[in-house]
Amino acid sequence: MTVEELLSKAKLRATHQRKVVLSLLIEKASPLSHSEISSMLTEPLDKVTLYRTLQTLKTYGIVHQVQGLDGVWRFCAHDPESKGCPGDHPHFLCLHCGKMICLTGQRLPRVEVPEGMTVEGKQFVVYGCCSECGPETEEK
Amino acid sequence: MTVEELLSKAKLRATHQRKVVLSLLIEKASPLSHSEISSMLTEPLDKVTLYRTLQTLKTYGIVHQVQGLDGVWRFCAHDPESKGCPGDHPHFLCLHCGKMICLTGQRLPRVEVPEGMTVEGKQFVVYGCCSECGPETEEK
DNA sequence: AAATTAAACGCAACCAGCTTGCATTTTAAA
DNA sequence: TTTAAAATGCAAGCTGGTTGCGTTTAATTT
Repeated sequence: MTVEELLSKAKLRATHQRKVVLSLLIEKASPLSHSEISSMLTEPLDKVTLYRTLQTLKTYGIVHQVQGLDGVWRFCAHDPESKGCPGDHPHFLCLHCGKMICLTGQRLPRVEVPEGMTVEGKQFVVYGCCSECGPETEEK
Repeated sequence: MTVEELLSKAKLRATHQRKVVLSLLIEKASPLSHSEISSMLTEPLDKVTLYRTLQTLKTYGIVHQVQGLDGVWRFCAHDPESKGCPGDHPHFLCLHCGKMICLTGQRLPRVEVPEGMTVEGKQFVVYGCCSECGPETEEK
């Protein structure tokens, strides 16, 4: 499905900025932060627009978001054809290079909460050192 | 175990500020953010000192930390006698009042990561609406 | 194709969380 | 009591993220 189709299917205007951002997210296929996206774009994009664009894409279910241990949100486009809750998998965060990877294929476990509490969502971040950084580069 | 014993056991100086902060964390027994701690203290405490105090307590295994969906870290003292990985349980975050609760009694599941990656830790946040806020107060 | 209008964009300003550097104070041991 | 290391507190600064508002743009209507 093209970027234009994805946007029109969500009844969103296919603006230039949205197409650029969404294309990048689909191409990279791993959760990217605002700053990572900004630095990857060839043309400058206002940061407020980027925040709002990602927020919109999330609201319409085109991307899902997770945050790293740095508290920074990362956004990832997901296959609109695949069923199940978008982003319903653990995410791995490399503490050294900051890269995040979707651990698709594993579902988030069910959690029991005390009486009266309602669960709207969950987020599972596994952190450590990725294969590129390697355990030997680990400082401290 | 008293606050003084906890600190001396970790070979940490039992300063006034540390005793005050740690006492509060033990008393409240639920994960508190910097701002929550600040507002609960009767005497003013420099924010940098508070950050460093919590960091130190974490490093020495006296408290564990989790972050909410706001990216804000919350700190919780845990029973030093209990065995197992400190903080090795899911945390519930109320999106309405911001309160966080340790879901002790449930262990974090094992996660498979691709070859070459090493896991140093994990964090599981379940969010929704707590019993005090109630589903009916849910806005939006 | 031109006009229209609601949606989206971009700019300035702002806020919260968190960190760094450094001088001052305090703790605990000599 | 002295002393040296450790901890505190202050100023300043950084990043991520938000709000308000005037301008531009996309998509629809004429």
